[in-house]
Amino acid sequence: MAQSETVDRILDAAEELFAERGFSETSLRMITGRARVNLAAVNYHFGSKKSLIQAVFARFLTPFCLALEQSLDRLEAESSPHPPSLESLLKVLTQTVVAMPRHHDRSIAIYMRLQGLAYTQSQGHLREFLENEYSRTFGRFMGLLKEATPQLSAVERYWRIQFMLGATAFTMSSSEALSDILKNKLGVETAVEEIVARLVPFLTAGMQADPVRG
Amino acid sequence: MAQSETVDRILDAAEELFAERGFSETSLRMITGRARVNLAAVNYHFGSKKSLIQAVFARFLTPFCLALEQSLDRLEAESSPHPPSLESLLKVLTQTVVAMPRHHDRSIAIYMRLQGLAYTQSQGHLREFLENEYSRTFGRFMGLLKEATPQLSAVERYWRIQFMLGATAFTMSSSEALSDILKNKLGVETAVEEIVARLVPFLTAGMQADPVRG
DNA sequence: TCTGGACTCAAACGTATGTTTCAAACAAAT
DNA sequence: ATTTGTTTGAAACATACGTTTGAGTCCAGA
Repeated sequence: MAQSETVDRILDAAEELFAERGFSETSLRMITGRARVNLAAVNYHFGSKKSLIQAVFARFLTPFCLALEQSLDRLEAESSPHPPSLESLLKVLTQTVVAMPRHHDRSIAIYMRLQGLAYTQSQGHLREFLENEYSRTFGRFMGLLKEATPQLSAVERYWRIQFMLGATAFTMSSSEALSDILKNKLGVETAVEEIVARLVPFLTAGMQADPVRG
Repeated sequence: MAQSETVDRILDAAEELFAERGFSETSLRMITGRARVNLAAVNYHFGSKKSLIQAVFARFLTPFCLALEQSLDRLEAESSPHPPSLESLLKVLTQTVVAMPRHHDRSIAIYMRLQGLAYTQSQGHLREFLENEYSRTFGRFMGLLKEATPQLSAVERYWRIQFMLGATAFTMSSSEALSDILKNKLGVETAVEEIVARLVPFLTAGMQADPVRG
């Protein structure tokens, strides 16, 4: 099952179509059509549509989590003995995203959108899969986030993390469409790198706002 | 087509099911099953599934926009001759949401989740419908937002509004699930009112962060 | 050259979907 | 009581979906 040309073609097509249209709205026939492979190839190589969805995520999430772990190692070493600051954590996260090797120009936007869809579309099996596979890296980052915001109560921190997650996932999941709108309105081109550069100060300020209660 | 018992039952069931499962993942048979009406009733009363989706939105968005317009009238009158502040705008928005008449306890959470889904699920007809019907109120609010943040460049403001929208839509669209998680973890109950109370300072601080460039 | 496993292909299968049909039931007005 | 227009009901329709099948192709190793 290693590196078949067909497998990659399916993954490429599925990645794009899932990002464009969502999971349920994308049929295997659309995928195999764009990939120019036979319909049965999906079930032959992946077993089912659910497994294909998971495989799409695994292909970019596994190397990403590895890279993030290394980035966090470096950051923790640098700032030792103090815990990393909130801003440095967010910067490391976004830079690790941006630094990921990409198949083509739109790769980052696609990954971001997929990540957003993972939270929004109610695909129970996906949640479970991501939880099982990537909870360790995720948990490590959350722990560091906690150390970086000691002034927040656990409840306040919980909700603010959701706010951050929402702002990021939502914006990134529509980054291409939003960039196009902005171009039509003001004639300005925007790269993903610039969006995340604008995102970090926004999130940092939000996290450091005065809490509503102790 | 006015106020048939059947029509309301369908709208109630559709509202809940769409919020729980999304649009494509909810079949007309599920809806008519929960509403205990005949399958054909949907197409008879609404014409199509698409129109039903739009009707669900219209039922809560039309009175909401009316209420928001009035709230904005009041706010503008109060703060005249100065434009309303950013925080007052956000507060008015959230309070208008919270003050909406509700069919039952979960109504707000359901409306919020539907609003989030409207942005996330790729239902082209929905976007078009919302644009046609509610762009005036939406545009008015955006204009006031602009007056309230004169220090931001048009580009910076554009992106930060997207960040706000994302944090709100994302959090609200999963508010019930997130509240449940928090209850399991820390044993704390959370009402929608409390979430938006925490949201406003976060967004205000984010909007007022120092821009990355002039 | 032969063999066997990996892969591709066209076709079909079973099921679920949105929609349509048309007769029956109902309500209100004549 | 009869008629008229509206609403319901069970059934069927056409289509699209994920999946399976089985014959065919390819190619490395014996």
